[in-house]
Amino acid sequence: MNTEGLQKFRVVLVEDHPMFREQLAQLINKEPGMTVCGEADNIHDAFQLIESKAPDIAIVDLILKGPSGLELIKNLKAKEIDVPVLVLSMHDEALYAERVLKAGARGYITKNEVSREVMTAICAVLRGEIYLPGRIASRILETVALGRKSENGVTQLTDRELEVFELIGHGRSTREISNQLHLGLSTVDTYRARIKTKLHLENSSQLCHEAIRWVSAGQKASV
Amino acid sequence: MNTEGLQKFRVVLVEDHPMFREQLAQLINKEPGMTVCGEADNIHDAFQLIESKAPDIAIVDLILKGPSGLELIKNLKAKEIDVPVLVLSMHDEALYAERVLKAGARGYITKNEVSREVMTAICAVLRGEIYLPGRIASRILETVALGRKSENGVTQLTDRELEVFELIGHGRSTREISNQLHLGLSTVDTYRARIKTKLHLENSSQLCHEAIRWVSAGQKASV
DNA sequence: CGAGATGTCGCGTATTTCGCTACGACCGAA
DNA sequence: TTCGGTCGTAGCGAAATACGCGACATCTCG
Repeated sequence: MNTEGLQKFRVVLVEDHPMFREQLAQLINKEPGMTVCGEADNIHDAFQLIESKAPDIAIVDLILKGPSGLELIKNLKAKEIDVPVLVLSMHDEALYAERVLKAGARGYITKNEVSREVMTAICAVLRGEIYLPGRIASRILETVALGRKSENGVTQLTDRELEVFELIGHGRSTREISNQLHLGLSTVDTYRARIKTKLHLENSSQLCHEAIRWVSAGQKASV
Repeated sequence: MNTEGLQKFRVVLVEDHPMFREQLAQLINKEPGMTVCGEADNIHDAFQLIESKAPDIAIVDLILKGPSGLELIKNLKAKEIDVPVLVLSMHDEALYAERVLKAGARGYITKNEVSREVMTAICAVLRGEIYLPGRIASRILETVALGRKSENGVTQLTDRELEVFELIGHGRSTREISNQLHLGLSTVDTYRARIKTKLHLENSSQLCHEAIRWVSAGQKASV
């Protein structure tokens, strides 16, 4: 990265893990062309920080103590505060990446990357690009290429599918659902399959996982 | 810490999160009296490393890619390799602290501490003390004082069962778990069955449900 | 009208679950 | 020391489920 004299890129960190935040800060401050201009560990502080400092980029952890980073991104967008956001997540799943991108983030990386990768992502986003690790990008592009108009994850489920999804989230088995909804077993099975496709889930464990998170998140898309 | 000339304490790091490991390494190497003499990201490498280097202390993450750090501690004890272990965990739960201490660890801290706290813990363990953050220590003592009541249900799970339970909570399938833990498929299956019995669960949907609730509750407890 | 989305279902095979059995190691009580 | 219990590990067979396919009738909207 070109240091070009005095103009340093200013970075805000939003991460509730103190040690991880320190590490990120060091990593960034070590870089000649960048400097950390603020840190926060919850979306409230983060919002004010970003509003007042107007940084060149915000690096946001998806899972914070209170509302998730996704909320922060949405809030920023709602208030038309236009700062590029790079999301740092623990989840290596396309579903999350897709959600944050739709919410307006400009990049998504997981915490399992080495620092070099993180720096690559930061630079890409600063350059105005959208950054995604290849494996996740391809998983998303796959369904996009299949000609799907994209809605926000769960919202693209049909009524029936959503109904089934929620029952799964309540711990019901396929059989129980078919009884409760007076459907054939195979019908419920079909819905499960379609939900998995739409949400980029690979097997029934993940389906179960997502459904439960969705339900316990109180039907709000707070990841 | 007293640098006393040439004698530096030698530290081995076992942590599968690359960035976190880097951060720890820096933290330790920055300290005059300490040096990192080896790093590993799985218990297999870790074991060999500790055996060959015989460090003054090992800092071990509880959750690794394969078998958990708890296994490592048990293995070391079984082979009578006597190195003090400080466990670094994501869980702020007395339950885990209790288990690792029983397995032979000399300290337990969570990743939510700031570096200063981590350094304090390292020094305490090097001095031969057992280190626990106050809030966890008191919680353990509390249950001991109240004469061992099985509050949680989850407390009755054995180490292995708990490990499997958590992986289920992370959306892993039985097959994935058996690979990750290097166990037979049927073994994981047995654990699932035993967990279901102990927790009064009827089928795998409910098992999945409970596991996920447990895991996400554990992450929230990291205040 | 026609294409696509939706609700419904079946089938055959692959995979998983479930209940049962087993066995050595260890541990504590008798 | 022996006995009973728990723990970690694992296999087996039957039943259930998941999964990938296809099917067909509505319905909707351009």
